[in-house]
Amino acid sequence: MVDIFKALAEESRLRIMSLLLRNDMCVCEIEDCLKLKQSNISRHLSALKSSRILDSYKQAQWVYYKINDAFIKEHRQLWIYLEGKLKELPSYQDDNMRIQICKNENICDINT
Amino acid sequence: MVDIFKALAEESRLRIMSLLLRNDMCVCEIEDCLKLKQSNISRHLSALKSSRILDSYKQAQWVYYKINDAFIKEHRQLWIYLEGKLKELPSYQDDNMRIQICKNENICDINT
DNA sequence: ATAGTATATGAGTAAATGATCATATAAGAA
DNA sequence: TTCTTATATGATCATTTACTCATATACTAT
Repeated sequence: MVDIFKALAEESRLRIMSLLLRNDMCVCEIEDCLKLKQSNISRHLSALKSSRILDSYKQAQWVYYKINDAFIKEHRQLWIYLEGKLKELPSYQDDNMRIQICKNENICDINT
Repeated sequence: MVDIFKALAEESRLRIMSLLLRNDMCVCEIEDCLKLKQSNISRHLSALKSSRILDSYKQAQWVYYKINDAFIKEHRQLWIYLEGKLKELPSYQDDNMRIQICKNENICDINT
């Protein structure tokens, strides 16, 4: 349990979580939404992944990150809490607005 | 929300939380149960208090700490999660066994 | 008042963490 | 093959955090 809380105890990581509430996203999309350095995001993602909160899969040259199903199952109440509270993050509106822009631009779309 | 997770992202603080599930306790009782230095515990308590997870009240020479009612209200799902998971901490049995011993010894009992 | 106990806090240190740059690896495109 | 793009990771630095000792403060008891 400590590991879970440690992973969640960081603002950028919570912002990442709030993006992934809606869609799976690849690293460069997250980078675009959050305006943080690629290496920085990559490390945050691997922190969330090694605590089993996130999972990833590769598609073409992109690595997509998603909420780990096992996490949702094993930490159900915490997940419900997160679903509600992540939307109250001060950065939530701004960050999530950029998802749509990013998706429209098809930056990382395997079908483009 | 980050502050709440930061406060919970530490093993000793989670052990303190698991003790307070059952009873309000004063600093020296917690000290006895967890076998940690007084100053160390005092700092952990003030971290939990300043993130509004705990509250405290004074009785005679002792300061009792308790779960903050407002925290339970405002973070209901998280609280439900904690109530369940804190009991699964590896240290839970040992730490909580000592509460009873401590209460029996009436170390800090205003009525003794 | 003085002594004793409970708690908080300043200062110092060691360890952990987050950010960044540079570089490595892996995959796709030409 | 070579070039380009996406992602991960080593090394470094700055910051934060946890722990400890010593001491201050607050309260009780005598």
